[in-house]
Amino acid sequence: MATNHKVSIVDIAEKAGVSITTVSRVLNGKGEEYRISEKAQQKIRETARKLNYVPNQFAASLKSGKTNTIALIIPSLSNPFFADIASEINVEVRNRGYATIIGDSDEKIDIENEELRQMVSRNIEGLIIVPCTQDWASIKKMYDQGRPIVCIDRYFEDADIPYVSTDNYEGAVMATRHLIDNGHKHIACIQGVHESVPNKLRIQGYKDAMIAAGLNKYVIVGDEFSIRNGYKETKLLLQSKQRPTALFTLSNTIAMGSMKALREDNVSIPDDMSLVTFDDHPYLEYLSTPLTCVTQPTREICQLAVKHLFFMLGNKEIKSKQVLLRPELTYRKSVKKL
Amino acid sequence: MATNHKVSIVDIAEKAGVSITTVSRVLNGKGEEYRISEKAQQKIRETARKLNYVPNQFAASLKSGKTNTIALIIPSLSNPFFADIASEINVEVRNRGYATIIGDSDEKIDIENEELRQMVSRNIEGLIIVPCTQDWASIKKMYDQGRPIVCIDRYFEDADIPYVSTDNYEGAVMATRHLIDNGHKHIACIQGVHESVPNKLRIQGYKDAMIAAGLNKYVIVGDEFSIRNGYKETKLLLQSKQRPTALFTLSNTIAMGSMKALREDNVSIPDDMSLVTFDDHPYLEYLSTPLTCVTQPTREICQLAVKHLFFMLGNKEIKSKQVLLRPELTYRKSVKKL
DNA sequence: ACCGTTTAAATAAACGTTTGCGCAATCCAT
DNA sequence: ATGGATTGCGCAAACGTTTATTTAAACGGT
Repeated sequence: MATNHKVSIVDIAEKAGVSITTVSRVLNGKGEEYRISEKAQQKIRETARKLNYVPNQFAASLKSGKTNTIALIIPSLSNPFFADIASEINVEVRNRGYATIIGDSDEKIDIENEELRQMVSRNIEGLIIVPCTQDWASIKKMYDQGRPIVCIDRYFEDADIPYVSTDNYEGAVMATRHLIDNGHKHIACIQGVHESVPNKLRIQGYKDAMIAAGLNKYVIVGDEFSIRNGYKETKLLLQSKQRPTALFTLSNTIAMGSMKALREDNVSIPDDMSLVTFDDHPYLEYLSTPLTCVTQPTREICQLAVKHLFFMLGNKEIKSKQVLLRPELTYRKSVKKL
Repeated sequence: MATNHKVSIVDIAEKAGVSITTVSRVLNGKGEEYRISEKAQQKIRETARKLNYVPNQFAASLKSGKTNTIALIIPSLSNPFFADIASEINVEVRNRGYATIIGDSDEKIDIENEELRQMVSRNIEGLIIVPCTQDWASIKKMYDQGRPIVCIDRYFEDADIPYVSTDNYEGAVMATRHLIDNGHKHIACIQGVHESVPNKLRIQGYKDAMIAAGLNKYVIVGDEFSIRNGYKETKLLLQSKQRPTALFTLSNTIAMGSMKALREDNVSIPDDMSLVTFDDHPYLEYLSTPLTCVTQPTREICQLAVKHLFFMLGNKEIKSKQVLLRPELTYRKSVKKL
């Protein structure tokens, strides 16, 4: 039924009785610019449609260097926080006539690097990335070669690569202070990946807020942004001699693990234990106890990141922009007044 | 610092003092096959590394036709159910040495078609898709042209395109029967997109189970797999003269909307209203009332879909395979015994 | 010494576009 | 009638690979 030979502009040129040059120009909307007659344009477009022509991006990009494609690399699509980001970025990019190709590094630097190579070999014009470690060698190299890059969420403090993220320090201070204001003195913090900048800043914010309140018995545990980590550390904390009255978890995955542990040990939120977490999520509102959380301006972050990326794409001059957006504290029901 | 000229195999050939043919062969691991001396191989690989060579996929694919890329198109990345699917597919495909490029149709057929064109013009070798409507013209055309395609989750009953999905009918029967077994007689069903096959089958299962139990006052409302739809329809149901004692929602997004409406009206689950939903999610376990749900074997679906796709990729013969996997009922606390 | 084989590598033609030039035909003003 | 401008379009060379075909050298057997 359908002809199996892939139709190219050569075929169109033949059928329409013009040169491939003319076909190329018309199909790229440069008909007017090169003063191709209306009649010829009509004919070309029509035969293209008839033959069911689909341009070969590869050939086009090979010649022109333009791919109209940017890449997005995130640590884990199955994490709703990142899935949301992917979704947002995708529409922003599409609105600008570009396509996004998404890579999932699975929190592994090897895979991240492999994805990076893949992207380069696909001639992507720009990159938005949530780097999975602090190992920025490959990324920096790409950036220095003039490829536009924007980090979001996680970033590098000393690499001079543009980023858009949340003011994590401020968020942590807000959360901790909220707990303190409600009379809590023993507040434990369960953290994620140590070397990640957001994690470090959140920890710093937590510490500073504690110290400012004269509370220098702060407790910091954990090492992964995962459910498992939240679960394990909470179990441990519950067994410690000085059991905290409040938990500050540094991601919603960690919070989920915590909740699981608390439930298993019949510790109810907020009566027996208060809980504040970083990252909002639609579900948080419907939990047995709706969780008070630090809400990141995800949408704004994505929009700004894409905006910066396209700015760089335009002016080949790259000026490194580094932006932190202010988070909000979303008050729900997981904090008890002591 | 870094040279800005993109290095190609030509550069490598020059530096290494061999022809580009030889470079190409060595870098493609065909050194042995073409009996390139060990010495030459070493030298080529080394200069490639030194020059920081990244192959140009476009040029390679242009010539060879091989892209080692498959496409995944889903209706919405921000829906955790699909994000999970994307994540699973991604690793399965990567394990086979291929890359996935993901498209988000945003539940709009126009965008879906546009993505489809994009994918074709990127010479993808195969496609896994969760089609967003029953309008299968474009997909069927691609399939008939010999491009391997597998539908997952949603599919077409009469288009002879391979699919892997859940036995939605059976799942709905299980859920409905569970409610009936617990003494419920007034069970309302809130559905999603009418024309989607899974939706139709779920509705059919619900009806059949009701009728089999002699309950022919079934109620079916709603028209979208969305939070908003769940919310709106639940509000309406609560005001109806014959208020149901149980709700069967056909997706977890719908369930979330329902829960919001129920909470606002102080209707507690399961005391005042029982609820069973399609689709599991890690969070469901931690809700104020953990939701009983129909759990789809997502992981198996993805694995099987990828397996079929690569089977087709291998034998150019495509035999349409259509598979339904059995779901499970996950019992939690949202159903009250009447 | 000669010739068929094997070994090791190069030549050159694609792949489907884009694009810098170039050129014939028509037009308009003088 | 002439010639410069304009109009409408084609030629052919890239782009960075892959790969079928050739070539050249070395080898081994008689």
